[in-house]
Amino acid sequence: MSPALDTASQRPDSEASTRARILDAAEVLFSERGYAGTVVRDITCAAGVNVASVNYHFQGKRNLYLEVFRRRIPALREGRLRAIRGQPAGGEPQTLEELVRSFVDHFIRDLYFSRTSTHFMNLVFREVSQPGPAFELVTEEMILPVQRAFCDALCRTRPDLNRDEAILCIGSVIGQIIHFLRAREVISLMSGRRFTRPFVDRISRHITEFSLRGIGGPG
Amino acid sequence: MSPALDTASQRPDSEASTRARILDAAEVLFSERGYAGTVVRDITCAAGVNVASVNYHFQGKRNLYLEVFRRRIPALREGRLRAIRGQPAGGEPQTLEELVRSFVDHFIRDLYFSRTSTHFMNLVFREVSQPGPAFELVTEEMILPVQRAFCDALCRTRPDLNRDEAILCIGSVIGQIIHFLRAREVISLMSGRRFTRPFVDRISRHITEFSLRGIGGPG
DNA sequence: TGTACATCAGTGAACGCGCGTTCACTGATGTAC
DNA sequence: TGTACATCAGTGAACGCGCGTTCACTGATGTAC
Repeated sequence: MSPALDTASQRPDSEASTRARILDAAEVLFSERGYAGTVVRDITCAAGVNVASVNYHFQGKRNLYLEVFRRRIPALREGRLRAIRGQPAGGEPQTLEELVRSFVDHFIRDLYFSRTSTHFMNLVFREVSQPGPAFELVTEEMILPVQRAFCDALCRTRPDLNRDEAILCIGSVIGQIIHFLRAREVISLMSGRRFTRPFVDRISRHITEFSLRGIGGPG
Repeated sequence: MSPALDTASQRPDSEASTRARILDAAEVLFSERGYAGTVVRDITCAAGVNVASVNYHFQGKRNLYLEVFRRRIPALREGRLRAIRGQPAGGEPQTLEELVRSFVDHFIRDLYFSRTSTHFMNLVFREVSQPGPAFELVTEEMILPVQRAFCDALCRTRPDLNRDEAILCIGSVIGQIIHFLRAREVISLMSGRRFTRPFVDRISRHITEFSLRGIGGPG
């Protein structure tokens, strides 16, 4: 009766398309209106499919919501882990500056210049700051692995930092990145600038330099 | 038929109590579940009043939501403005360190140790990062005045900073403060520590010192 | 190769619960004369 | 001072819309023999 819960990539294109179109529409609408604020009919309408197909493919609204997360998490996590690990294998060990710059740059570019990440990351922020049905999934599969890797790398480049201090510093770096995304409207009002590429690059540089000074030199 | 829309403080106690109890319950539930996720019946049930009284006192759910904001904004804004302005009048001009420490300390204490602010600020964060019915109210009446005052004070203590740089620095400071509140759960998971008073004080010191180094000395 | 049946994605219409809101009401407290 | 009426806060029950979900169905594509 109902299709197996395997991933879209395992199915032929024609079959995947309805499923994928629902996921795409759901991602945008959930990110704009939240879980409770989004209506299944709006999703299916935006996707150009029948209302019943959400239940056919996902067995309900809640599971569709979870599936939106399951679809994107692996790629996003791996992208960030690569940014933390730095240049492909070998080479000399990363410096603190390389680490922070690479992480901040990757994170920010991902957030502002990739349409898929922008919507999806809004969903992630919502879920983390206001735990909902996907909180555990997001934390376990994405946030903790990335932050642990960042913490390890930070402790490697700055062996004088203990783990507690490193965790606080990571909070400071990530807090800045997220704030400049989430408080866009307010920052635009304050600065009178739109979030165009040059301004975003400026923000990225600011966060990197502010954070490098904030973390400070050894000693 | 319907009561005038004046503030609770202007009414005798017995009349204000139903109204105030609805506002109290609404603040908690809206902050936990969001606007769309909160059900009027749950609010009136928690307040111990009749369902119809929300419409009687507030002419509907949406206006109740706005009223929750209108009630708290003035006191919160003034508290922050005082923290920015520093010691009552006269005295020598603030140093950068005094300014940042006072602001961070006040903000954090407010967020973690005052039960009312905690719930209310969650609502504010929601509204700012995902503009809803109260976005303009919150921005115009609270966020912009506070950030402008902070920006002015920062430019006074560090005349070498231009306004654009000051705005970015303020984003960095506030971003950290908010992140350590909103990502509590994740930070607890990372650090293995609960948000008790000593840990919160530690965070406050960390943000202050990280930010002072981040803003940097003149030149 | 043809036939009968199973299985699939997808559909249109309806169901029924939960929600915000409305309505007609009560009982207490002014207020005019 | 007493009487008639107006105005208030607050209520219980019902209304009716919007929502997620279900149901019986279609038509296309395997698959067994």
